[in-house]
Amino acid sequence: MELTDRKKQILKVVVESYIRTAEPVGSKAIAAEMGGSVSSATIRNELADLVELGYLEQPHTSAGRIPSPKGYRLYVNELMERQRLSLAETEKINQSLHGKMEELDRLLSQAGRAVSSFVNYPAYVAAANRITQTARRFELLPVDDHSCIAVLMMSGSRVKSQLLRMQLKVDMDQLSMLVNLLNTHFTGVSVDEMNQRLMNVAEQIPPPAFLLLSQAVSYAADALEEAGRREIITAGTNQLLKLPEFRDADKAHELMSFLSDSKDSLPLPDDGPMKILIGPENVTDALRDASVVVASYDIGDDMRGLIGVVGPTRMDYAAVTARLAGFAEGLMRLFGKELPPKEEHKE
Amino acid sequence: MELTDRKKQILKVVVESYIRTAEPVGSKAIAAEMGGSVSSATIRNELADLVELGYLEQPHTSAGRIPSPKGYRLYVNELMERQRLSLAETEKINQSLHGKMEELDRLLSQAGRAVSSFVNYPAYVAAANRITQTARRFELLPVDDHSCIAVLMMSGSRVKSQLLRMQLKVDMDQLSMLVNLLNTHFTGVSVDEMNQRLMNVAEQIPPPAFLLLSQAVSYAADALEEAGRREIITAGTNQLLKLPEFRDADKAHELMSFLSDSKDSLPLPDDGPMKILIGPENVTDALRDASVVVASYDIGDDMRGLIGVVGPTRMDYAAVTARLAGFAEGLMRLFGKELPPKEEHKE
DNA sequence: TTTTAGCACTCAAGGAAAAGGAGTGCTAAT
DNA sequence: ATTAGCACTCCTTTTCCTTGAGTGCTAAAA
Repeated sequence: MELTDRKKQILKVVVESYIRTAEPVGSKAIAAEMGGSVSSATIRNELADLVELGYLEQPHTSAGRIPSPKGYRLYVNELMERQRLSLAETEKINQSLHGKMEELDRLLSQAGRAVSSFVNYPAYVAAANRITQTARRFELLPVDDHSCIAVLMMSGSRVKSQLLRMQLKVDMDQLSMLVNLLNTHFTGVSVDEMNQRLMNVAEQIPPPAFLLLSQAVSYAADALEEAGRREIITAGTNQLLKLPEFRDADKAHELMSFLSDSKDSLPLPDDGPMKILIGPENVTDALRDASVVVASYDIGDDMRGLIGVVGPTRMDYAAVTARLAGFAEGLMRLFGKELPPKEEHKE
Repeated sequence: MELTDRKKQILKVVVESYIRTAEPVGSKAIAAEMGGSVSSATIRNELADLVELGYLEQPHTSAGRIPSPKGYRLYVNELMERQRLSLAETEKINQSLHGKMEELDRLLSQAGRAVSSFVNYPAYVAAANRITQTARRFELLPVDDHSCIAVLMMSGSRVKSQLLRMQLKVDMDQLSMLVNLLNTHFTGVSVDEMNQRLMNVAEQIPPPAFLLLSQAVSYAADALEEAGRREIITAGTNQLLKLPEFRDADKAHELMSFLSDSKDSLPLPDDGPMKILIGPENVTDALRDASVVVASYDIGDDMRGLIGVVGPTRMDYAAVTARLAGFAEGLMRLFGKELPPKEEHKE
């Protein structure tokens, strides 16, 4: 049997109506939607074919049709009209990203909330490095006799600092010696290598200074590891409760717990800029009845972030993909501004 | 009519049974619970009195009784036996706080998650300053010709840093001059005063340096303001869905949205170390059918945090208060360790 | 005066049966 | 190939009934 153009058109109507109403779609409604050019009986024949071809399903004999995952797949691949965001909405997206971006973490969680509120589904966001982070530069600033601030600059213009307590007094000379040591021997290398080198210099340094050194190194190791870890932030999980398919508290609870606890297994985009996973295409059990749309955005310094949306299989793919693309673009512009195209002179 | 001891005892049984089962409690069950010393008929008489006194309510004529807010109030004030945590549990609480405390934010969100999972209700956490934050010390570290790192140390041992981009080259001499200026004129004063002083020195400094100075000051102002703001973190909102009173998606949605959006109006503890708000005692509409238990913990440097739990009116007050107290104590010990009792020498 | 047994009464919850209705599949006509 | 017509299916909603836990009251017992 052929998948004629009319069949595709009917499929499109079914998908879009079901996305809107969450109710099975009947032949009469389809006929009306298509402008009365054909009768409902004709539609019925076509519908039977579409079921046989596997694009539609029938909850029960006397109900309308709903799209199967295969139907959604065809929809997003061929039938869906790519929405263009209005200028006003693009503007709003960028505004929502602009409020005080301060730290990366805060920016991301804000982005997550913004996405979620734009698309009315839960969203998740992460930034991750493709290469292992290394320290780029150290600094130790004396505060008083018993404490100093360690400043660590990592690749990707990320800076972190922390107060270190010292049991024993360390004088200025020793301090600048340590900074020198840190910058010559502990930059640009892996965490393992750092610990290795720490062992090597153990005997050549007076104990009070060594204690401080090892504090600084272990702080750096922690910070680097944390920066390299892919921390995923979720937002707007409660949006689920507005959807009829999650009015059942158990279903909602399952997915929401998954989103707030084991978010590690959320899909990542692999190749292209955007990835859509429909229902059973998800490997994770909790997502088998859900769909995920995830976009990636490149930011300088070998870092790549991701931003995704989770919803029911009948999610509004056209709207979500358009907005997600808008956000990814906005984030890239934002980071692009922070890291101008010309590369660092040094190094 | 008198509130006899027996009436109180009955009230206690009703509250505790209802907390356990979420079902109205009948006279027969109460009689059984009380060891058969009195008959169900006697209990029925007493129950009628308790209803008249306003401590109990009847969902409908032929149902058992449930506690009214007034009943819960009497329970938490007089009847509730203060639970003592087992050593094992105290240990677990402290362990849950000990994993890499890194930054304050991260610690708090971890504490929130931990509390929530201990008590099986949603939790919220915040740290806030009672006095306005001021800058304690500045540092500017050159990175290359076009950027430097600004390090800001605030009261409360909080340190923040950020990379600043410079349009124009600023040499080392100017940089150390700026650091000096910042530390002499912009420490220990309010944000407003800082902006004021920035204006005052505008003409005495060469433009490229002034640009950097104003960047640094505005960064400090942002950081201080953010540190002073009371940011509230919620965790475990999905716990709600396990409770029978929130199986209705609309109810759950209302409270969950409130918890994730407008958390500003969550109750704060005012005087004592712990505060309990039962049902209509809450002013916020979304909390009228819920109860809140909130504890505060003091941390050094005029800062005080709060940690709270939100649940149904039939929440397990005894369990929650005990665990909340455990967490508050754990947090105080944690911060107490970071800030030793002896005060700073300088300043 | 307090407690208890006994009993009629109430009312929500649960279930079966009936009514209603949206939608289908098939047939025969166009 | 399309369409009107119609019987049929089966979910949904409504209605009605039953069930049973629990009450309130009364009258007897302690």
